[in-house]
Amino acid sequence: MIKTKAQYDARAEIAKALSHPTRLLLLDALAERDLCVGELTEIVGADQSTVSKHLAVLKDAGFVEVEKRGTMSFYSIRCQCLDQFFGCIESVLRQKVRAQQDLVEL
Amino acid sequence: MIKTKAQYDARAEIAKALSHPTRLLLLDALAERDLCVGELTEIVGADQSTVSKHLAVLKDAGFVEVEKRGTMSFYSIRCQCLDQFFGCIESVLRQKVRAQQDLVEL
DNA sequence: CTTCTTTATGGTCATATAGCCATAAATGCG
DNA sequence: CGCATTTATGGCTATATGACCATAAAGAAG
Repeated sequence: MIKTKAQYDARAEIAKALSHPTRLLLLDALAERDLCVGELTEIVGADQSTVSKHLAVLKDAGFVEVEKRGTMSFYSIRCQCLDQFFGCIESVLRQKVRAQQDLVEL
Repeated sequence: MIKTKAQYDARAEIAKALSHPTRLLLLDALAERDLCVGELTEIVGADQSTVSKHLAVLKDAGFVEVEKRGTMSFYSIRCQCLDQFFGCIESVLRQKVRAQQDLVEL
């Protein structure tokens, strides 16, 4: 079903938030437990400002939410749909591997 | 579960292919039936070369495949997982709408 | 063979993205 | 209050992306 330009823009905006390796790592880390920016920065291994900006992207898209406790910000997963998303990605990856194998096993 | 950098890179690469409104439109159009580049260009309303490049991105990611018939190229959906992906996106969008409503109905 | 049609690719330019550094803002603590 | 800690934001730069135009490549048709 064809949608309007605005609908595709909104959907692409959401998808774009999931199109960076660091942000996928952040989501995986947060899937285990809520974490603050300092802990996430440690996990990612980039500059703290870089991690903060990635978290802002995830928050704006609606994938995570933030709760301030004192001077720290704890992030947590806000959507229950990430399994669906990753399921699709994994499926495509498996299919690509199979295609590669077919090229070898001619 | 935390993965390796290469694994996140590969997954982000797949997700990136879905992060542009024109490519989402192309997938929706192809979900109805297989189409050639000319037809897709008509639907999208951009330059033919632009559409061709978007199709190449979707093909490289593994979402579509191409079959040449004469001088024309027919594209078709290659994965069965797009419903999962769009399900997640729609879910996030609905949640954002709800959050907006909450701000109004205080 | 020449010409037309269809698609893919290279060039160029404007904009977007992501990285780091420096620093502001907010809070807790002595 | 003054200082330390934690996070967010502005500035800057390098790279990536996407748009169009022009054109190459491949096949169909005369």
